[in-house]
Amino acid sequence: MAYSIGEVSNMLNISVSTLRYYDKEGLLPLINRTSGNIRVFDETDIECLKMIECLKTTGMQLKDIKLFFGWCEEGDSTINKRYELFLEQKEKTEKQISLLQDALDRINYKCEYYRIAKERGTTNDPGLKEELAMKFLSQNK
Amino acid sequence: MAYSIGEVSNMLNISVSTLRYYDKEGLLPLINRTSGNIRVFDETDIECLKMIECLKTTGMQLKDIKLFFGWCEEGDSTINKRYELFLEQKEKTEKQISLLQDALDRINYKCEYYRIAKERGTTNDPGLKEELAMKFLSQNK
DNA sequence: GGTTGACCTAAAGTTAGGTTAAGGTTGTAT
DNA sequence: ATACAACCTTAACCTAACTTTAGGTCAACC
Repeated sequence: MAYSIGEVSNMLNISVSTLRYYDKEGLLPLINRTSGNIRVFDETDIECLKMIECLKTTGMQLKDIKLFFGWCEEGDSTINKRYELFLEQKEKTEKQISLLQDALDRINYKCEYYRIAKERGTTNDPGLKEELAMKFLSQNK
Repeated sequence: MAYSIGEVSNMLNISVSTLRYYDKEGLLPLINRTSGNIRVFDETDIECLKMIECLKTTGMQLKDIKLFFGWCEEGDSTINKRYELFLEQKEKTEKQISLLQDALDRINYKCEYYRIAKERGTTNDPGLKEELAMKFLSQNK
């Protein structure tokens, strides 16, 4: 299957200018062109873009994503590098999720705090923190 | 308790220049100064900074964090705004965690993929994807 | 009293990851 | 054959969140 840049943009929800930017930065080295110089994306390019999105979600920089695709093209001699890259990214992602979970705990506390403050019309109510302490025993603020 | 900017920097692992930048941007409106114009942080400022870190972790921009602190200073009339801000941030954070979890699933697949490819010395082994399919039944790539 | 390290400001510089603008080409429907 | 949307390139611009630089002050010890 072949897709135009506009079709890919709609399918993956990535702007056309971003797709061209990725191409310019060398993240999509395999893209074909028509005789009229127009980009033609195929399934492989779509898979690449999905991987870019995945790695970007986990906080990897474009230059490192580019490095990874470079290794893929170099072939089997880089398997170990690629393996270690994913092991490292797994660690980082687990750490990020854990940080976000901690932040979510604090936010949930604040949601309860302001829900009760809203009921009472004030944050100055002396019983507010004590009441919350009963619900969130493991937290101190 | 009173702390210097350097002490706070060490305690919270935020660089001195970043602390001054936050102050300049109006995120720490309550900070005291000595007669010699030197910043003196107290427990309240530390709590503010921890909240800034928390909200930043969840992707909130500094200008919005500043808005929130502004509401805190305005008093009880803004309780509902603050409540809704945290409800919204809770949604966003849950969505982020879910996206990261999806990315982690793909990364775990790749870890297994490259672990086996490493064992075999090639990614071209015909049985590789089939073997992985047995482990990751719910995924298609 | 002088050196040293931590503090101060204002302003300029940096980085990543794009977006926008200007000017031109392609391809397709009428 | 002409209009028009969708494509192309290069280069400049943008934003957030810092960091760096330059030049100066403060406080404590020797």
